[in-house]
Amino acid sequence: MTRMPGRAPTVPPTLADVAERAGVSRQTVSNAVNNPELLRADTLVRVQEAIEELGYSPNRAARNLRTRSSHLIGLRMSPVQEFTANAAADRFVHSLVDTSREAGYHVLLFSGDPTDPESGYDGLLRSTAVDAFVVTDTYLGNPQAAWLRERRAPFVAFGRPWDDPAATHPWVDVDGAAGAELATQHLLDKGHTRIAWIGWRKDSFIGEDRRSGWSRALKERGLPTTGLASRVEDTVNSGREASAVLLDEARPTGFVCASDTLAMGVMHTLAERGMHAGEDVAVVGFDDSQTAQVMHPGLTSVRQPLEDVAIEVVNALEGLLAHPRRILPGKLLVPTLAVRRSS
Amino acid sequence: MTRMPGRAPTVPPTLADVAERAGVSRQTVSNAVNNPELLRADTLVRVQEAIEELGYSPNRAARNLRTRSSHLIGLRMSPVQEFTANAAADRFVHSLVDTSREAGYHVLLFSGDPTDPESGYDGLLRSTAVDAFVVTDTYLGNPQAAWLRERRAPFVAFGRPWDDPAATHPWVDVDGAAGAELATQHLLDKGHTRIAWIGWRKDSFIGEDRRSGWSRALKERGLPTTGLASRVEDTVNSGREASAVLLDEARPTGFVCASDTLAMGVMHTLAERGMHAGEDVAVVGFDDSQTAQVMHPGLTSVRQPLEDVAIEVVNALEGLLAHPRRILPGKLLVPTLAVRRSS
DNA sequence: GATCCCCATTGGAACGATCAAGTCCGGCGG
DNA sequence: CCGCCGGACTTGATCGTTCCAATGGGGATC
Repeated sequence: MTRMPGRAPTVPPTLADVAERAGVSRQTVSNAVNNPELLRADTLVRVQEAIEELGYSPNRAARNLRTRSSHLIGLRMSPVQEFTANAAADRFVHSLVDTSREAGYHVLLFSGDPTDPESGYDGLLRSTAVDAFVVTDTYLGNPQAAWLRERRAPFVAFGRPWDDPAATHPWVDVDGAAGAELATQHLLDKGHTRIAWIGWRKDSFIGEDRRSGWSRALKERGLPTTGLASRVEDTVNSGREASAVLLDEARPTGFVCASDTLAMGVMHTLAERGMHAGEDVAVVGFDDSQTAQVMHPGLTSVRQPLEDVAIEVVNALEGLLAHPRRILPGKLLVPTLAVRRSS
Repeated sequence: MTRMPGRAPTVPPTLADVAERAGVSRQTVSNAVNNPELLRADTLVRVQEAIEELGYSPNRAARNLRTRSSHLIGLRMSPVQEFTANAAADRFVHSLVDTSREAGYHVLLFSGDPTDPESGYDGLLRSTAVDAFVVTDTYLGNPQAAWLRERRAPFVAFGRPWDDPAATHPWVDVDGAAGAELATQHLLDKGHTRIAWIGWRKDSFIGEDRRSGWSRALKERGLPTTGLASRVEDTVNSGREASAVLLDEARPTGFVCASDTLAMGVMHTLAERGMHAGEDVAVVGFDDSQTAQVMHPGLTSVRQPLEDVAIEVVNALEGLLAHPRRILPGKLLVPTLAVRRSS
């Protein structure tokens, strides 16, 4: 198996090359890389020197072929980029990549029709291109999660299985109710008593979850909620219109919103009426988007602990791949509040 | 090579399984997948049916091993997320993933120290984990590009080789000067004659490029630029301070900024002085971030054609991998202006 | 001194695809 | 009738790693 002397310098060295140089067998080099504790100390040193000198790194393809795993995690990029999801998604992906790296995994991005047998989940899995998936958009009873669950595909969801609380796949989520309660509490502490809610359509599980935090906080203090809530689409304009109506009809002094997008709509309304956020009316958003951070005068917002979510996701992933049968419990994390001048 | 009858249902079928079922050899199945034109029509149909029935997809690892290519493109996530880069990066990554998919490639994300021999560029390349890289942050004479160039690693840069115009690697970039000129022209058309520039430090190649577009537009009409330009850090606060000084000392009626971040700073100043963007003073940003789109009253901004950049990058990548020796020319794309109410 | 055991190390055989040569066969020109 | 050609398909080797079973040598045990 010795190399021809005149081989092109671009061909990377193999296990056999290292073995020859170190005067050991291939398998010993393999062990030096994967199970160093099996080698005698001096042999290990010798092999490591040979590896260093030749600049060897194990060929991924060959390793993947033999071990039937790719050490890649598939992440689907959601096709539509909602404004709110955007900043959050980016922060999450970053954290996921970092955490995965520490666990010895890389992240593979893909897009397109998720059920396409060629390029979708199924194709990637059957061709052993990825070991597992991370599923992120679980907005309303995510069909992808159900599909993966059915095929017993290894995956971890960022988001609860709203449509099927008995689902046994691992998931990680952020407690939206706790976040909204935190936001509402914050306004209560500032002395507000009439606090409005602007959220999403009733069929949004996440929206209703967050809303429940708002109403819980108010009811705990015996404060009214009726007439103070509005359910609309997740657009700036919807937020603008909803807040205008609420201001006219219910005269709230504070707004808690299901997203920064909606909160931006409230800001528009205030600006149009010559009112000042943080002085005349308090506003709190959700997701702590970049916009919340840079806008004037700064938007208070519920911040999801995405770094921790990524850590838990990778944890679950490792558990899942190590013990495919074991059923892992879901994990719920608590968000924090980034307070700025809008409140 | 026939499978044992009682094999676990989780083991995916192989070429040999398909071959047996279709009554042909492995190689013929391989050809059916990769070079269908080599088969007789009826054989092709027979093989395709077998593939369909067994739900076969080629094992990526085996293919990668044999062909010495992974059909993966490495993309490094820049560790610091500047605000401006954020939205743009996200949009670019999306486009890149979509375009790559059409070309038969997937995108592999990685992070960490780029020169780490384990997990950095070198490691990924030597282990044949990726076929090539896309390098994005070329802000000031990117050391990564130089490093890759040196090692003759296949890569395409999004961003010109500012530090070495004679560099021969393929690159794609957006003409920042043209963008700033477009923005300035737009304000000139609106009747403004005193138009200020807020940009980055002088050692930023990109910043100086954009600035040159502003000054070119003004000089063409014989309008003054002296005293109307400011060079600061890329933060909201710097933009706020710079615009305050400029307003006091030079009395401009319009601002063109090197980034949306700086433009946000201008908006803050205007708000603090009770002035209204788009009425009292016009403001134009750069990058068309999400914030520019949702803020009140909407920020006019130069929009980079990132979808086209991704297409050109993938084009270059394909050319590069098909003909490693050929030197591909750089490609410069022209941005557009997203006009909103701030101007 | 023979036996047993354990540890470090070895060599052959996969993993599942593609590459590079074959082989087979019908047709066609001389 | 022979030889040659080219299309359609097959066969063996190979990519570089890890799995598996086996080997040899050096104590410790009896």
